[in-house]
Amino acid sequence: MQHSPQSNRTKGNKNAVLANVALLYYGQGLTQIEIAKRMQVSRATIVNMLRESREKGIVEIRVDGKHLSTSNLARDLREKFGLADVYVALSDERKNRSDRQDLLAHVAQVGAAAVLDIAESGDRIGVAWGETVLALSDVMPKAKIDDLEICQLIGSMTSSRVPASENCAIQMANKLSATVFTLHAPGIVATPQLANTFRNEPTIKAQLERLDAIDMTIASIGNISPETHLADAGMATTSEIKAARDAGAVGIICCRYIDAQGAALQMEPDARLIAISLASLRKPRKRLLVVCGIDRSDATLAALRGGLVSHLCVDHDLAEDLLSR
Amino acid sequence: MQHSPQSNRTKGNKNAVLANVALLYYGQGLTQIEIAKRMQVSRATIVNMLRESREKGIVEIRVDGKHLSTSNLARDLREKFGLADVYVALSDERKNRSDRQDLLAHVAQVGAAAVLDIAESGDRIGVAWGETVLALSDVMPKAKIDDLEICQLIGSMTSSRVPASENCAIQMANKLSATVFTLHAPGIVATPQLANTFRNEPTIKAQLERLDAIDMTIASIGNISPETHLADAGMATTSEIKAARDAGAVGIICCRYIDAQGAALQMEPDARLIAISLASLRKPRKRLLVVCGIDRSDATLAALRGGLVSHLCVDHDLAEDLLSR
DNA sequence: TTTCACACTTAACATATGACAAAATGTGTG
DNA sequence: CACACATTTTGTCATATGTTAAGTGTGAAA
Repeated sequence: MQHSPQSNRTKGNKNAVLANVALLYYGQGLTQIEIAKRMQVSRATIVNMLRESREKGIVEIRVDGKHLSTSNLARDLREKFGLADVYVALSDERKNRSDRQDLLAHVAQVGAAAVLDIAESGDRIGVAWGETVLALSDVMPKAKIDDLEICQLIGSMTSSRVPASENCAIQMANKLSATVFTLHAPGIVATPQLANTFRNEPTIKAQLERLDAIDMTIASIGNISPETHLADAGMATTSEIKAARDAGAVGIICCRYIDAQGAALQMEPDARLIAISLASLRKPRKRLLVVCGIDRSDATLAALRGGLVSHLCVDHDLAEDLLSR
Repeated sequence: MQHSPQSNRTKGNKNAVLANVALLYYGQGLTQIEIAKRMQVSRATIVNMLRESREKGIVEIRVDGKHLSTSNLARDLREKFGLADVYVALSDERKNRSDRQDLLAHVAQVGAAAVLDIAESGDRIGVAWGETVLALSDVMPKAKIDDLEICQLIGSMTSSRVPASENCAIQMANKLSATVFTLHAPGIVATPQLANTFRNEPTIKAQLERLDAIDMTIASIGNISPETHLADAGMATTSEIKAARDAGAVGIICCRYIDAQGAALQMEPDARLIAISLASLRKPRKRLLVVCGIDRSDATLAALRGGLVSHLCVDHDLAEDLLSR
């Protein structure tokens, strides 16, 4: 659409005013009434400006992630599993715990803070897919870390819960002003032969090779249960999931089944996936796993045993459960 | 003081809890009452926790500086003076403008946001001294920019308004997690000979040489008037100041007098200073000048003419005045 | 043991905030 | 000019917030 010079002008000014109002409110601690008087507008306008500033990301409220890894629970987990760092979401002291959505939202927040704490300038970061990772990238604040590269770890997929998997990597890249490398391929294809064809396609091949030299990964892990949304995604049929469980699968990470020791399970649809391999997933120096819910305990434990994790982000209950194992 | 292991434990937990509460409040948008219920504490405790989080810097509210340079005023100034970027504090539309303290606070906020916008990973930043720079470093949010070096541009001084000049550089370094290089010398000494002795002292000499290779400077500029606090600082007597003005000085930057063209004025106490030279002050690629108050117009204009500025941060009124010159 | 310091709780209050609806004010278009 | 459209103002309201004061419990020190 076309803007008149006039409209560009006022638009340019507008953000500047928003930023100034935000500084007066959040920085100086003036009240909305004081700011309204200064700016000669109504308080309602100030309210709207502040909301707009937050929505546009002109103001950003951030929590320093390093404090999230200082709880006893975090320390104990770090020691028990030899992890580099553990971030625990301490949300709920009540008997009747909050529902999964609340928990997920909070763990995602903690995870986002953890990412900011872990990521360093120049890192190449691989981002997986899933409702947890999407929630995390949703709440990731805008931040400026120089020379970041974001790579998509798994080809495209959709499920009922997560509309677009590429969104995870893309959104993360946007938030971090990073270069993004997407996998221009489906996550799962009809036959192993077709998968090979895809993998050898030059641009996809280049992307997959890039995944062998990443500094950090961001992933979650799923359960092997019929309710998993993996079925919705077309990743597996209910019977395939059952077969996987019978074969010893206790978790699924980056679409790869793992057994209780965190070892790869070569079974359907492994050969039909266009995604990072489990072996490559163990390589990066910083491997962040974000998990929420005590029912993911077995799966998480497997990932820990399998060397798939260096940095862990979990909720309080799951943390306690892992400690008791 | 000694803490028992117990107290260390709870202390370690405390920051973690604070961070979690902050995430729930600022991140998730829960009300204090909801959080209080979750955490099984009173709302008053949540209020206190949130305040403590802010005070400790566990939560940080930041304004994206790039929006501050998008106003028409900023654009016009940028074009008129060929500057890389101009940040304008648009505070007050009223007839009776706010007092100098309000203005200074706001310009300092804008300046801090500007610094975060301008500074890049790996930069060596020189920090001057003055009430403006101190106010700026006071409100600078905690930020993590990799491999930053902060260098003190002027030796130690004190004035009634600015208790400790080193604080500027040190505080800035703390906020930015940077390595700090202070000048272990007075800013002004009794005789030129003594100044030379100091300048040739190995550690001081090394520091001064370091100042010849900096990427960015942060400074303000002062007026030549008897009320200036430079007199208080022992930098000059009232008569010396008058002499400087008679000699054509219109401003003072990093303790160096400049004339209307921004050229150096070789006069007392120039030879007795232990501080960066005007010539070196022109070298860095990014030279941020933060000024507040329409009465600084002449001085600011001189600095602009003298090539001492690449990035400017001023208040609205000063901006308009500069444009009309 | 008492005493003290400290952190938390409860309760109450004044104020700030966010949300809303209706009226007013511009602004550009046909 | 009239019109639609967007933005702002005004006024009102329920709610959220910050602050204070007084009471409670706990642990550490004397």
